[in-house]
Amino acid sequence: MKFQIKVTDKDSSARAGKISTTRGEIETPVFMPVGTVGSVKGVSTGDLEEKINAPVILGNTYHLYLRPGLEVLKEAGGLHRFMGWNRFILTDSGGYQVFSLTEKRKLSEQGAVFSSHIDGSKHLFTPENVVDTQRIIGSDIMMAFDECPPYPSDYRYAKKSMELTHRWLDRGLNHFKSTEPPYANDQSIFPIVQGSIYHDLRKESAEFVAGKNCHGNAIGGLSVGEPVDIMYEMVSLVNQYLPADKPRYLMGVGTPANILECIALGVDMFDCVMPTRNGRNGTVFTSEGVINIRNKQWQKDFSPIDPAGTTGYGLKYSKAYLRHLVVAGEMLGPIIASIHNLAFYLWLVSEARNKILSGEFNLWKNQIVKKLAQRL
RNA sequence: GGGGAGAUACCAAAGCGGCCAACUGGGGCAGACUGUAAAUCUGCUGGCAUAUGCCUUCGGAGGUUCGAAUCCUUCUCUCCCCA
Repeated sequence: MKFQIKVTDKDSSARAGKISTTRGEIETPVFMPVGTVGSVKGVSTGDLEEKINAPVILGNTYHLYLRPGLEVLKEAGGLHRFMGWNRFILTDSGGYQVFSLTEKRKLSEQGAVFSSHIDGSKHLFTPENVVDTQRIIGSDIMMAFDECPPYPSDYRYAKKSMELTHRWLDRGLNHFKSTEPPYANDQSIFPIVQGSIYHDLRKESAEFVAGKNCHGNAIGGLSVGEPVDIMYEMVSLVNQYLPADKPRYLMGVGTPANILECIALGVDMFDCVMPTRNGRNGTVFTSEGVINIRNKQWQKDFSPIDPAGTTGYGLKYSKAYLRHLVVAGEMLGPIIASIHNLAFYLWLVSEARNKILSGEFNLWKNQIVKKLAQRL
């Protein structure tokens, strides 16, 4: 994997770059739609390519391991072939499930034992077998196995957790180096910075991670409930220590405003369930602000979803029609909302890229962030 | 013509003397959602104040009772069965 920075913004830490592998290219900054179980919920791969123009999507090791399972994925020839997607796939390692399924797992030095949320069966995830699983999935970028500690976590817990994640990282990287990609595509692994909201831990973790000299680096454990200013502070701090010539991936973030602010802090890659999950639940992101399309005020508003034309979908359908579909419980409603929101997110990061390239990023960002945060 | 059942808030449907401004579901209105156990979850849904409160409600009218959606009388309407 190569990462090339085209332009670094003069007023901020934002960069416009390009990731290249044998798979193809990803222009950064980039937003990656989340497709946990081999499906970006409600959105076909054709729409991901044509309507959304996403170069990369996420899969989830924990969920794919449980279903369809490794045998199916192996026989299918990997997740790309299984789901009919030729562009990049990044897989999360299951570290987030250590956080979100906290009731159903037990941590030890060795790894995490999960009780399957599907049938209750027990499964051990280790830094090593999580690499193996991601090999079988065939993701272009795999994530190291980590613990995403909850917020708030006290200092002692955060330190212990971070140190465990570091030890797991060393084990995972060793295993990664001693194994080969099973399919034609290259595979990279990204380590993850932890440390909760503690400055010294974040610094220590970022330095530790930076020392591994991987192709890219991730920031985890944020947007788990902490105030947004603290999140920005942590991102800013960590980015001082993560190498500037490698892509930086902020995991799980976030709102359109979060993404622009973190681009300004030097982040290149983002993913979030927000455009799809919130879209399914009636929230629509537009260049004018955030809309709850279920609200009565849109009942007779026949203007396009996003009149600015940020997405084709945003022009094609009216607010009134989308409201009707969502309120009526028609499956097309959540589908249109998801496609539009994803297309909007992809528009947002590509516009950010254009502004970085033309030297107008900071000005543009400060103007648009205010709009995007508005509720209409 | 004979016999029976029933009328409760936007709809459906509980309640059958005080704990009822009235269970529950739907609908309606709003909110939450950040590396997806989520096409999910939460709140409100008679009026006014909006903590405790006050006022008008359970087909209409009248009555019994300290007290009625709940008991009695009567009227109106609906449904079912038999001829």
